[in-house]
Amino acid sequence: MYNFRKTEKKWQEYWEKNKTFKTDIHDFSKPKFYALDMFPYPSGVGLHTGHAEGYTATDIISRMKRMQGFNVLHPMGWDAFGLPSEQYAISTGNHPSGFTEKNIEVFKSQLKALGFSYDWDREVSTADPSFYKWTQWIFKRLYEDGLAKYVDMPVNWCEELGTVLANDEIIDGKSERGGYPVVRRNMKQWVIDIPKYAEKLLEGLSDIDWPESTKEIQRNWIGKSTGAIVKFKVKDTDKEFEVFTTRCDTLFGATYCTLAPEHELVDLITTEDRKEEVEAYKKICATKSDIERTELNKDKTGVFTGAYAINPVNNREIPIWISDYVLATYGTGAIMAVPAHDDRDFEFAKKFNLPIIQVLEEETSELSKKTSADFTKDGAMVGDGIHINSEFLNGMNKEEAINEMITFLEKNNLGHKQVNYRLRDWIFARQRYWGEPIPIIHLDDGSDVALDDSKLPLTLPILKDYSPSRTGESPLSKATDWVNVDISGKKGKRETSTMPGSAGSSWYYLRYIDPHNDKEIASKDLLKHWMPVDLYIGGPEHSVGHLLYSRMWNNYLYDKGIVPVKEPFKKLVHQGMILGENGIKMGKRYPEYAVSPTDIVHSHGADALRLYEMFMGPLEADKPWSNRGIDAAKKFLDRVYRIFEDKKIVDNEDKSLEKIYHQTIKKVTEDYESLNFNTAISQMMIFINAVYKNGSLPKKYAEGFVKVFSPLCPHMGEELWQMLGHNDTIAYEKWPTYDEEKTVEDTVSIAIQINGKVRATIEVLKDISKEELEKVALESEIIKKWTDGKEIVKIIVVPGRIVNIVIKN
RNA sequence: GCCUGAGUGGCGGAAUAGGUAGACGCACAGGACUUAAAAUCCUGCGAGAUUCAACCCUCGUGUCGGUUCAAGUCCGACCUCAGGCACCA
Repeated sequence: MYNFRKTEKKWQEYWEKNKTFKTDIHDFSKPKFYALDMFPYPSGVGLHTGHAEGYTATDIISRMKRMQGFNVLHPMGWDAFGLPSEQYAISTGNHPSGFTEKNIEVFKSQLKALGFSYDWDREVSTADPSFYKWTQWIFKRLYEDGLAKYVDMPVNWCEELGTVLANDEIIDGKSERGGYPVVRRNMKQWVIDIPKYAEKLLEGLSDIDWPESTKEIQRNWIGKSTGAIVKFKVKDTDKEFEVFTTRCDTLFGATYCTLAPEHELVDLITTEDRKEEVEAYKKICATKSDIERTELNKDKTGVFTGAYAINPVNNREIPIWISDYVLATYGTGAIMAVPAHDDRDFEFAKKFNLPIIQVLEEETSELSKKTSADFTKDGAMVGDGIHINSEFLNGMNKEEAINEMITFLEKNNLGHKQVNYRLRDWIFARQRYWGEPIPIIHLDDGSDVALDDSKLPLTLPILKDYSPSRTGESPLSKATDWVNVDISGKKGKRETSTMPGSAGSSWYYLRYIDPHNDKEIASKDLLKHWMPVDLYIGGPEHSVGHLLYSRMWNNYLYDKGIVPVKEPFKKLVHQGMILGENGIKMGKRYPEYAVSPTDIVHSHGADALRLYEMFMGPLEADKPWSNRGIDAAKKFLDRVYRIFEDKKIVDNEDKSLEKIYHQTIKKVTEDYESLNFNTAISQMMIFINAVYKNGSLPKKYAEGFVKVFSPLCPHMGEELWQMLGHNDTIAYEKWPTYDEEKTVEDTVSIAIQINGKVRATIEVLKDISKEELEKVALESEIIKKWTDGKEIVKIIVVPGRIVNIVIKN
């Protein structure tokens, strides 16, 4: 009987004592493989089944690669700073610092109990000063290069959390953490100019092996849009403003302009008689939360400023309105409105009775042509068509007209081609305690200065009261001794915001390569050898947060010559979510369906958990947990063990398992490589079933099987290896090879179809010729019954697969 | 509304350069062992019709149509679910 508790403990102690998985990072003689997991928040609730799933997958690959002769880097660490950690600390009444340390210990012991082959000597924590020294160092470079900026801007303010949030931390107008309301508010804020990297981030996506869906999400988030800037003069003033449009071809159809309520020109051009109404409207918009904005998006609102703009192509005077359907943060914060060919403009024009001028018509017969009157009934025509009412554009289609118009605008200095991105500045400060201090001092003379590199790390002061305020004041401002500084004779105050959680996680994968280096983020030689990460596995929830931010930092560090590759993660895979047995997400709502991996390790063992989670289905798919399933996994392990325990291993030349052995090694190797663990396991089950049928297992096949089995269930793998008479760990044994010749059967069964329906199967030699196969098929008794007296129209013969006889009835 | 991805037995899921649908596992049923049960080992298991039984037959991969000797796989339209974006001009 297999005693999993005893065996798992035994081998975990062995690995730890012998430092079995220590990576010799300077050994460049072997090919390298860097297998990375998304490091966890040490949250206090401990490891969940989703962690176990992703981490098992990288562990299997790491263990296989070691056996295949790779030098493997497989590290683990802690995403210890940031809102989640702080929230957990507060909700349990703990100080984040000690609490985080305690949680890390719990997580570490839980991970060790699952038998992951991490090199624990390379452990990093983002909250460790020796780590965040370098986070601050990178921030400083970004600051010096003008990519980290302190600017006054509208931000997402969450009063409940007492901090500003980045765009990806807001879901449906509420905070991702806690689901609290988020409002717009102007604040002086640290931002990273990620839009500067928009084009590089977009281009880089084509070079990496990532899920297509994730790349698409990033493309949409970056939101590249090619169009034109058009300049409009304000009538009877010296003022002008620019609009961004992707449809400059419709300029002749522009019947009004709309500015965002926050647009700087609004106060300057509003006429006296409209002032009161405009002010009132601006006020309403300013107090609207993001939620209210999206909820109200069905009904357009806006007011007329009293001013008119001059359409540059025909000098027509068109009214200037303001409306919050124009966003201050996109393009120029101003648009030209073409109600005939834009849904939103159409809706607005209808509501406020503004003129609609058609400038494209559908390319159809004379009879079905739409008249202007139809537009007021059917809505805007947004597609392609032939231009009308457009002077020099008449007769052109959309694409031709856009090009012609851009040429016209540029020639007359009325505008130019322009690319816009939806991607916004990355808001990089939180008015919270638990994060990396920003190494900047605001001098009393109004200037800002960065700390000298020699002063890094700037450590986080220990505060008794670290609770957030509702006013935007950061908890660190209470540490007056820390805040007030005298720097070469000048007085100033330290920045009291801290960095977001995504700061440390944007580069942690670099630090694993050289975690104790206090001269640089990591040695250049080592980075050159070990980057990029070969396989990165983690949940899909970081598609536009962490996975975009870390790409930006890496691209930046590449531009600085610090990192040797542009893209940090060569291959990315998302593990699916493990749902409760009821098929619904585990968690607060259905706590009775929540499964703790640690409980399963106690009841069924780590190997059983690893085996079960890999057997459930495709790695990327969401799949429901099954208590029967975990029982079955344990049963299979017992079944494997029994072969070895019952002395079924024989030292002879029995060839009866040869074919299935070679098939198994081939399939398992290929399936591991492509992360199809479920089918690899089913092949191992087929092999074990065959061993039972055979009654004995030749030793050389036993050894090969144990080797391919061991990455999946490493404890039992080691134990069986020892039972086979070996004293050393299996972790660096040579991966078994297979003989392609021996995987194929001598005979194959061929299906014979009549008119596409299988009517018989025949056993034939695998090398049988086409003619021979056809002959054998036609001679088959069953087939004769079908073809008797019928006319054979055609016979299709696919050697090794199928024969299809087409008959006429 | 737009963009991704996915729909296969009672259940988790196999199989896509088009070629025997349902591998492997669960559940279920039967058998062996046992005083008995558990555990273990063996066998069967998509639905339907027929038969003492076996063979055989019909239907079957979300729906409807198409291409093909042959469609879970390709094409067209649609339905459902999951994820992402959402007044981005």
